[in-house]
Amino acid sequence: MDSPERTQIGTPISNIEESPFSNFVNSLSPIKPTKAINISQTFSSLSFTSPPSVFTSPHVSLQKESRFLRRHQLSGLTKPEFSSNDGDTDGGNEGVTNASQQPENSTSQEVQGSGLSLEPLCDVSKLAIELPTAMKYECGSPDTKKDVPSSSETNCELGTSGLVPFIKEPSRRGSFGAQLNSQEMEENKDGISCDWESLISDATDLFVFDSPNDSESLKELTQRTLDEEKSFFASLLSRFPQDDVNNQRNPYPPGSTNSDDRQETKDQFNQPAEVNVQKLIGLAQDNLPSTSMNDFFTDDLNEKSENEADYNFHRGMRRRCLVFEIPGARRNIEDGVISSSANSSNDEEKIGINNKQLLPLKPGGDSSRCILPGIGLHLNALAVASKGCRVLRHETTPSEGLLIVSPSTALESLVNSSGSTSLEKDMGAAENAVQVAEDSSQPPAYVAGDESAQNSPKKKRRRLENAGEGEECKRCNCKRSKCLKLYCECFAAGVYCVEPCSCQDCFNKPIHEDTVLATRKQIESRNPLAFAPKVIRSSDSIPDRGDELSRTPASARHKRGCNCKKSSCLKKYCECYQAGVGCSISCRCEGCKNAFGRKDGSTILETEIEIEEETQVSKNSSAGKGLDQPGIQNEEQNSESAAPTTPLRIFRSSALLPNSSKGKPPRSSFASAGSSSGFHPSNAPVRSTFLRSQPKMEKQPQAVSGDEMPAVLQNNSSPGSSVKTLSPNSKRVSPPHHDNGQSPGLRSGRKLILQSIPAFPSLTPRR
DNA sequence: GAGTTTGAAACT
DNA sequence: CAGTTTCAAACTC
Repeated sequence: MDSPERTQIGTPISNIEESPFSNFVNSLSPIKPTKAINISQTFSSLSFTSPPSVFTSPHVSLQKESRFLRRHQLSGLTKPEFSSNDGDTDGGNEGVTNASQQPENSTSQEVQGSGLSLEPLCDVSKLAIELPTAMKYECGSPDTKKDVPSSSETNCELGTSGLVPFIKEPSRRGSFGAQLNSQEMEENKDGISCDWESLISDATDLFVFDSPNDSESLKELTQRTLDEEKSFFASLLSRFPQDDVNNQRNPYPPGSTNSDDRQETKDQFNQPAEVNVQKLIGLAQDNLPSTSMNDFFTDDLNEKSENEADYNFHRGMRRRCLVFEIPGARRNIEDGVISSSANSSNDEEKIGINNKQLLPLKPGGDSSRCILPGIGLHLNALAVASKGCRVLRHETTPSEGLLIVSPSTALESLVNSSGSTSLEKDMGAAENAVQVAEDSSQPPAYVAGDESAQNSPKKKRRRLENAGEGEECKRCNCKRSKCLKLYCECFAAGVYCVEPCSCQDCFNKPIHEDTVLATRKQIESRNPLAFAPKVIRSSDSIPDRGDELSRTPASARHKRGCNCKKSSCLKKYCECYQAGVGCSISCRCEGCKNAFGRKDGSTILETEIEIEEETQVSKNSSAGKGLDQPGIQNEEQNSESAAPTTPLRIFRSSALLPNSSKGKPPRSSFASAGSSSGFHPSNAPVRSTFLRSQPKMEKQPQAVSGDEMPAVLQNNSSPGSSVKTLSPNSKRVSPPHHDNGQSPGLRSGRKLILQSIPAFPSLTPRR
């Protein structure tokens, strides 16, 4: 979880620090001397911030304990400076140490994540954005969920969208009990606050709220009787246009084909919700102080609506986190409150639980549904960058350049997703995309038991393909690797194997968290970037920029580069092709004919591409696989859009391409991509860029420079230098054969390379 | 559905 | 770092 990624992150960050961007950030950084930082805020931040972040997933449960420590420290510190230290403390576990090592930037992020300096964030739009994203990520983590101050999370999100909501929340917090604590905390940094936190943590553990909203809902529940709640929700529903709700919140459109799981979730929602709520309430009452939970809720519906968006976002986070986190969360739930439903697998159980919890909060059962069933898959999809769905996201992280160094995909994904100014929207879009995919593909899968080999892998694949975009989830068919090696798509994506997988002797399950984590660490120790997104897309991810997204695809390039010899980069064997990106200098392929962009940098004209595609398609079609390209891309896009994925994958986060737009990403993207627009998303707001940048460490510097930070990169040779020598893939990065002599220097920052290299831009089909 | 091909991942 | 082996996906029949 924590460790490998963070550690990795640290190094890259250091590089970044020097960059103008880093300087800028530092200037802005909330971390500054802090001003007593709004206590209330700090409090909230403390409460919800779980530094561990997404990746930590598996350990989450463990982290809980650490949380207390963290919180205390944080509260006590109330100093922004603690950042590095905090990170350490936060890490609690291994991750902590790593976190401490992280470069300033990372620390700042973490701190932000902790929510310590909320105001500063607000001050700096960019920072605010980033922070929120970080916050979100954390929120996504089970731990964060647990944290009472969920409101703070919402705040963060809000902060991204606008300062106003953000400000409001503090008040809420105060109402929440933060008031009590906030002041006291300031005065008695540790004293009461600690108690409060402990209470919260305990309560949270029991309740395990996925989203802050959930926690809120629980709170409300505690105070309100079920009947009242019903009426309340009904009122809420009536107030909120369902459409809006669905769009934003519901990953699964009501109309969408609902998998059995979804239905289950719905059912849970509808009926069980009450029961669950009651249970929860009872627990909450017992455990939670009769705080003014209502206050959170009581806030204007408008705020709620905003929160909803946030909520959606959180959900996305959840999904991402789910992979690793889930286990912990589940445990919490099981232990604390709800006895797992008999049937569902662990994941499913969680989901169900979550849904239940969620239900009360958001009347629309949709949201709940979506989340739960999909979670694992979503994460997978997001995380998965490498393949279909996966790839897109990972790559998308054009912004990688961003601070996030951590290899963990999840973080990256998160960052990416968050990147856009309208994080919520992004999330929503992503979710939607995911949902769609799920709708098409998942239903069958989820229904099935976990690893059940219900379908032969091929069938599954075909389904996915048929579904078109649909593959959100990764499904593996591992037989010997036990799904603990990168051979396993699920594992590589940072996702647990799910039902649809037909793997054998699978250890990539929540049950084996320890094993999975240990294995991950090992792999990461070997290759920090092992779980990083394979493909980087310069711009994208943000739905807002649909235009750009469509444009950018061409710009995207495979980080590592492929090593194809026989496939001419025209088949899925080629990672680049599979990801729907052109080959780059880093590729060592022979006879590259990648329709998305050739290694030599020569971009194929649309006509050429089309021709090739057609030929391929014809071939494929003959084989019945014609869909590959489009399908893949689509899938990828979806996945990307959906979510960055799992802890690791999370990074993959935001999908660049508009989910729906997918069509044939390659071409369209190509065509649409037109000139280098993708690379230099002037359009994209800086924020978005920063946020987006999530790809993992590797990319970060590069991505930043390339996409959004181009100026910086350009200006600073440093970034390139700073850039990792290793290819993200860690694969042997032999200097590009064909490519210009640029080789070594360029490699470090691929994005830079891309920009610098005429070839890629040139790739943009049209000029 | 079985078998082959392919290239990444893992190993030496 | 290079070469080999292992692995699972992609592909073909």
